[in-house]
Amino acid sequence: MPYLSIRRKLPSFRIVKTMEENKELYNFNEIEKKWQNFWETNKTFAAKDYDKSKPKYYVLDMFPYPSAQGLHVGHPEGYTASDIVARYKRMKGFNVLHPIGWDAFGLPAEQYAVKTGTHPAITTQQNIENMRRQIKALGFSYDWDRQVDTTDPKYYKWTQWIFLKFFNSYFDQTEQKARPISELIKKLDAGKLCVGTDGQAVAANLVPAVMGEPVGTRKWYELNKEEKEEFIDEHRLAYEDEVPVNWCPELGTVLANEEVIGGISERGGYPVIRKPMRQWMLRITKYADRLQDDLKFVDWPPSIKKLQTDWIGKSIGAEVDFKVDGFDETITVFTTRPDTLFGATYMVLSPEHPIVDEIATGGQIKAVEEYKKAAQSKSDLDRTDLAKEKTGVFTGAYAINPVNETKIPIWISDYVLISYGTGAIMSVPAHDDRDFEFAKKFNLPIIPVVEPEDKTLAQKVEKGEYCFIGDGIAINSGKFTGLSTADFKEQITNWLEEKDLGSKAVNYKLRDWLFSRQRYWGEPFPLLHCEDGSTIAVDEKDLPLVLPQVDSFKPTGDGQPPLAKSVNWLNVKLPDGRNAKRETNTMPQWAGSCWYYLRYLDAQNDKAGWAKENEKYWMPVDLYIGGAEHAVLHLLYSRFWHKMLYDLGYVSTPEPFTKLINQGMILGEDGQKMSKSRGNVVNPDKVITDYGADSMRLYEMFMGPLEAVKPWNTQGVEGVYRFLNKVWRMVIDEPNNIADIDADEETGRLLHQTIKKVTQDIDNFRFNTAISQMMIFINHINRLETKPKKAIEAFVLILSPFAPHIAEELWQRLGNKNTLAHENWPKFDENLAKEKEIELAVQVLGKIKDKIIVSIDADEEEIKQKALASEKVISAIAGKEIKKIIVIKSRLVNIVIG
RNA sequence: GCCGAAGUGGCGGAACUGGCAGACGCGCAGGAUUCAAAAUCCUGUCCUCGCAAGAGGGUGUGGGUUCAAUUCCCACCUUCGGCACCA
Repeated sequence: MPYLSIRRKLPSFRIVKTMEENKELYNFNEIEKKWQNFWETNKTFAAKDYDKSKPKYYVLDMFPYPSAQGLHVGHPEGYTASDIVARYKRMKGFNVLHPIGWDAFGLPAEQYAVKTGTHPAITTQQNIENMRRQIKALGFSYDWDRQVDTTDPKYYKWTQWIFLKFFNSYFDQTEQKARPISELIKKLDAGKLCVGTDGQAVAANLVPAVMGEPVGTRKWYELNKEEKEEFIDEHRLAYEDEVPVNWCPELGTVLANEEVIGGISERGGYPVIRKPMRQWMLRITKYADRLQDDLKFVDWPPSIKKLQTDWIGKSIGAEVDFKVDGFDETITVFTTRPDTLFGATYMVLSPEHPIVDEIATGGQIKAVEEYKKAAQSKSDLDRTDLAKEKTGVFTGAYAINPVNETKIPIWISDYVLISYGTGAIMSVPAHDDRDFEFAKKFNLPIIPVVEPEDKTLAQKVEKGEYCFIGDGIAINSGKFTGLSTADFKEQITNWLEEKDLGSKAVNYKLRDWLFSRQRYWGEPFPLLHCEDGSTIAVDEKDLPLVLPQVDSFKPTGDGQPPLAKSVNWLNVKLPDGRNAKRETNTMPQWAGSCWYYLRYLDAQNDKAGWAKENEKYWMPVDLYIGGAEHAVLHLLYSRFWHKMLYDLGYVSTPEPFTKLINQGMILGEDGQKMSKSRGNVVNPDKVITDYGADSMRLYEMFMGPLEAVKPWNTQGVEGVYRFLNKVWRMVIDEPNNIADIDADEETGRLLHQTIKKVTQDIDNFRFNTAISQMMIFINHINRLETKPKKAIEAFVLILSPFAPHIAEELWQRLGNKNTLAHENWPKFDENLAKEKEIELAVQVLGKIKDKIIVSIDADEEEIKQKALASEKVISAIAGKEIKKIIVIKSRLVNIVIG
């Protein structure tokens, strides 16, 4: 039994061995806490306002809504990317502003309050605390002193202040920008402007004796007090209007068009109906052109620009007047295809068009009434649902086509929207899909007026079998026949203007922004409704107007907001003794997020929302990272607010966000969207507990391109965790193997290649390939007997933006006293990064036959000789004639034979 | 229906401006270490045929341009995202 005795000895030997090695494990938990505390106590990442010694860099994250569920693995993705850039830029010598805050108003906290009676402020604070803990656990380099919370009165004081800027401004058409309303009044008082027939301000004729005033205009002094007030109110950028709104009974509030998806509320998924209500609106439509045009100044993904462009939906065309046969009435239609006027065979009005009742005749009156009623009771959902089949009724009346005096029937149908254009269209079934469908269903005539280039297509169009919506050559169009679509459009528009039958016109899909909500948990409007019906602003010095305590957070169900029940708060005695009531609506959640990036510039300022010097120093935001779900809503609204503030001189740049990147969604391990119901939600807390924040950060960046949608895979986290362990062991387990020696040639080259690739990859937001390069470097260096210290230090520095905790720890263990957060980013030497010898593929007719090794500066002739000397190549050529040899230096050789 | 993005091994993905497809990681297989396991290390891993050397095929499908195509062009299919009668 000699074996036994040997075995008995083994354990004691192993214990000795383990003690000798004294391995220190990678204790991420301890290290991460240590450095997070260090950064916090030392305020390592505090941004210095107007530090002129360094260039500034403002890197912004879309701030989160503090939900009860806490952080989601999707959040850290964008936050890690921006943090890498922030840390990298600091090491590159920039003064970096990298802030975070809380978009804390919103429905979930309020819904919870309605259910449980807990004040939303309490839940909100709890959620913020929890999420702040989670975010801090990831080691992001935020300047925590600049944290903002949109529900803090110290913050929303300024949201209200900005609202008053909207309320006290108008849009000057000539200058195309916002001006204080006081300037408008001044001009009216001075007689430079007068009141036009449409209620708009028009330039007064300075020489009335010669020209006479335009018909219907009135002088300012001719208006009484009420008329003046009404006129002013109609010019404010924030105004009240009775509008059909998206009323969601379940949520007890109205929603913006953008918040309703297919007749269902975006939040909660409840049905939404149309209902006319008194609402506060913001005149975003005045900015439509600038919001569109200024997109050319920003470096955003083209797809996001396109979404905004589509949302704004600018279309250029003409308004054309059609006389109604037998009535002293004209119906104006908007069309983008005035060149198809000769093909207009009928006209369609929206059921809500004001002229419908007047012109409906005889036997058709009843049908029209019934149709109108049906359309009214249809919800948006029904309207879209039934959209597959067109409906409509004939009014009994006829219009006269102004270009050829033809009588065409007037119909009504709900496929024509009252809210767009003039609420009436001319129908050209031969060249518009919707009109074609309608004409087929109701057997209306189809006259082709545009001939497509394609001959077979042209024949089909001729027979009325095919609807052609493209450009072509005009046919059946009187004296315009033969013109191209573009020429026709121009000539007919001029012709219409000459004959006073129409004019060039521009329309937008964009509607004014419905800005009020019948909810409790939002910013109160700083407005007072006086007994005489006028509305006045709360004085700026009395801001913030703080939300009152209420007994119940329930909406009343008839549209009366919860604030209406807070009697003490509601009723106000004005200094002049009059009684007034406060506005009881609150602002939508977007309000706070429209300008938070400005508050970060000067978060503690209680004299102003931000100091002008701070704004001039930090703005614009250099890099903005967030989800693509905000492509139109938040980004369009912020741009709008920013432009208004720009017009009034409060900010110095026309656009707030220079560069925008959207991180892609992270799916569950099953490749599906993460959701509680699917049970595939990954909790960041658990990942941090199991593998550490550095692994979490590294994994999220390693998964794939930042912008891509990609599934989570916990085993993938394990992979990057192993990588960090290798890095750890390189420095900690084998400290004796690190020495102050020069790197060998290959190691040096790989180091410089790695620095180069990581640097360029961060610059291009390609974090996944940067990480794989660092893995290649570590795999190499771990094979070395003795490791050059300088190379290891450089590596730790380039690793630090990705995995900052372990990097700080290793940096310290390597004998450095200070944090590496402000160390210089390692530089690479292009020459040292270059390979000396390279392997070239040798192809014969595009197929690889052999590989040759040549020096980097071998000339073409040398490469050719070497390639032709290869035995495999010789046998592949097999005596055939060589037609051509293509040499791509540093790539390959291709021999063409024939 | 329209618009946009994308389709590459078992999986996530890589490939500069048309120039060796599959880097890096996961998984899997085999081996070393271990009494055993974990951890770690080494080797292999696109597919087919072959013991092997090697041969052929291969980036959603079908065509085209080119000495050379994941990359450019045309048509189609699929998936994801957005819009949804905006005249």
